[in-house]
Amino acid sequence: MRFSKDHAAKTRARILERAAALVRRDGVSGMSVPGLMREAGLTHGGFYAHFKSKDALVAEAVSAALEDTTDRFAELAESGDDPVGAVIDAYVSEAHRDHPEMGCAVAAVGPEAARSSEEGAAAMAASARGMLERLKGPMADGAPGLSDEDVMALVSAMVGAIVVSRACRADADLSDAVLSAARDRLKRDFGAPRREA
Amino acid sequence: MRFSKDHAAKTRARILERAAALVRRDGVSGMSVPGLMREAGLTHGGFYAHFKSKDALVAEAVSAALEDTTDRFAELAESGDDPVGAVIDAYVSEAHRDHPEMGCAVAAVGPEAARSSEEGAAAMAASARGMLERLKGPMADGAPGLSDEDVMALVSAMVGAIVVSRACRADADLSDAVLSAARDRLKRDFGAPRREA
DNA sequence: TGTACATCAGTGAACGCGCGTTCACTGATGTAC
DNA sequence: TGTACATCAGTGAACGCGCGTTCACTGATGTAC
Repeated sequence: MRFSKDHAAKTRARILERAAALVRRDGVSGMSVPGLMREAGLTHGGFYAHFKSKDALVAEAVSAALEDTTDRFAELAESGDDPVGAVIDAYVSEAHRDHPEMGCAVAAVGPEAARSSEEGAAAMAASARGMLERLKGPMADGAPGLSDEDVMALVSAMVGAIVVSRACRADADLSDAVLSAARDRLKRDFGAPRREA
Repeated sequence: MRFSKDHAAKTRARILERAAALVRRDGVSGMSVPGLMREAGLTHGGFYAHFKSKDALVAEAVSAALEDTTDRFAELAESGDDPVGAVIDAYVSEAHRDHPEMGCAVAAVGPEAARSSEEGAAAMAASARGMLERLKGPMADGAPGLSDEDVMALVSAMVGAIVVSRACRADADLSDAVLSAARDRLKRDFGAPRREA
């Protein structure tokens, strides 16, 4: 079956989109090529018409996932008058903790991707840099005095809050407590001063 | 071959010790039973004389690793007069980033352990709670005013610094920058005020 | 416009591999008499 | 004290399984004449 001009591109995009969700939900080793292709409504053999290898797909999926996350948070930072608070509320949230498949790839597969393939590690690093670069501007605009270093410290602290709250998810009370403690403290330390001046 | 009374216990401890290192270095899926037993100087068949399953071993190894880390940091917090600063310097360090096999298991396998087996997730949660409970006291002693919530926020921020710095390790400059930015900022926000009062 | 052919996304059987786990066996030591 | 036996940590072949990857094939569509 040969299809219309953009059919191949659409299929590839569909596989990549499913992969970006699956890799965050199940991890790098938890996502199999046959399982992914089944979710995309195809058989496993066709995979290699679109991607060189599973490693290459993982690298692309992680990049795509992180780009998506970056876009969402950059938009959030650009929209309101308290970009830092808005980003903290959205990132350090129960919803984010409970839906890794739509969340930040660094928190979901950072450790695993860093030690998997070289291409996976490279993609992760490049995307992380892209995210930090992209967030600097909008966040500093809404919170004058916020340096590049501050943004790195804030982002890594937010990532940690999700990682730790997921790590102790079997202990729901603790998981919730970690999340709200981190959220409160980050808003206090990084947030715009309450408008009363 | 039957051995002296405590031989079995010693072998079990040796396997567990190697597993605690391997699981942090290679991840849950990256550590195989045959590989582990080879590292322990045994053949793979003997594994099941000591552990019920790989999942059970992983749960025990993660617990052992986290208990070890907790001990090290609790000691550190109890020894000096700036426990918070000492803990931050030791945890948010290049040495920690570069040696996951001896480091914190939450940063190394938190996401993966949380989604692996139920016993792995439970062990991780219990150990994380143990770590937080154990650190509260000594840290609050050296830094009056540090609440339980502050300790949770600090610990999760430290975990995030290691996770992010490892995630972008392919970009050495960025990795170093994240680490030092997080370290500086955490010491500023959580550290004991410089002695000048 | 109608026909022959080339294309190539997708199929599904097959590959070699390493995994977690089981099991019949070994043999040095501890124990019973 | 000396001998027969039970114990059980450790061995290594074997199991079924799912993985990543390859490959000969299919067949609807685009293209050439």
